[in-house]
Amino acid sequence: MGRQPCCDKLEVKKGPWTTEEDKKLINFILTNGHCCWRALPKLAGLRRCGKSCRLRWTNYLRPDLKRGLLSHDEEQLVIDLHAHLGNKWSKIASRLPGRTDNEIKNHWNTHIKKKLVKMGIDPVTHQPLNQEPNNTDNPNSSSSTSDNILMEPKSRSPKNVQTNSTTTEDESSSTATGQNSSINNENQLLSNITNDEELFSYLWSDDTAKADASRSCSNYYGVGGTLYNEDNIPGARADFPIWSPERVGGKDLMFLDYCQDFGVHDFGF
DNA sequence: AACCCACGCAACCGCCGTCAC
DNA sequence: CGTGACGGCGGTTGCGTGGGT
Repeated sequence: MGRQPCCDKLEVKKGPWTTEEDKKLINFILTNGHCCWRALPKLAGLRRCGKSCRLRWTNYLRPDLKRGLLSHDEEQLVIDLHAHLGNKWSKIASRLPGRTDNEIKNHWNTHIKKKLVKMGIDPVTHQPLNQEPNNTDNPNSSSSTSDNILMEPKSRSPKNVQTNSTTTEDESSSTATGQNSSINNENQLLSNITNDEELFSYLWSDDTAKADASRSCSNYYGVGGTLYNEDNIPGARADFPIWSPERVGGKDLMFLDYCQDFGVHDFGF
């Protein structure tokens, strides 16, 4: 299309975000919302590209983000959705509250892909690796495959259970049980869906409401705040989900400090 | 202790779809 | 209808970190 760059590349800063920049961005969005990403950096006093701000916000700073590894349930859901949707990470992410497309994409590439290959399943076609796909023209015809994945004994093997028990440790202790139960509900719904038509009608039904609820900032103003670790770096290598007892209870002082930085009222407290 | 390497994740890049003019 | 602006998405990159030797 020959588009112009979204911003003056000479003027914008690149690379990792600093705490200061994060604060500016959060502060601005919490008080003004993100009316226009292109204009936001200037208004917020950031020397960043609007895209970069949007990415930083949606992938890292959004208060409703869950952090930490994906739970077993979430992973199963991702696999199942990927079998039907392919690399539509944003669609997949919209089914996992508090998870971002980037996060899921990364997790897929680094963990799930390997896991599936180990299990002898082609991560692209979701067919057994030693078997040619029956219908390559229609990747959506793999409902039985996704069932196979869900029923795959290996995925429930003690080894994997152990793996998942370590990965879900944080999740299971999380107070965000509402989110987990919603995922369980999703899984239950999905398991009740017997064909692709039903699945798609489910997936696309009320899509905008479901899909973008977590993305619309109006939904998370006042919901919570990004937590800072000991180094006061927001969410850096966060090991606990945002609202887990470990984080909320154990680091409440830091959280309050953080709230004070931005004004407690901004978070709806 | 020093080095190397593999891994994970945040961030960037470029393309696409949509909308306003 | 064509064009440009914008937001969003998916693929890719690069750096920090941790484990192994």
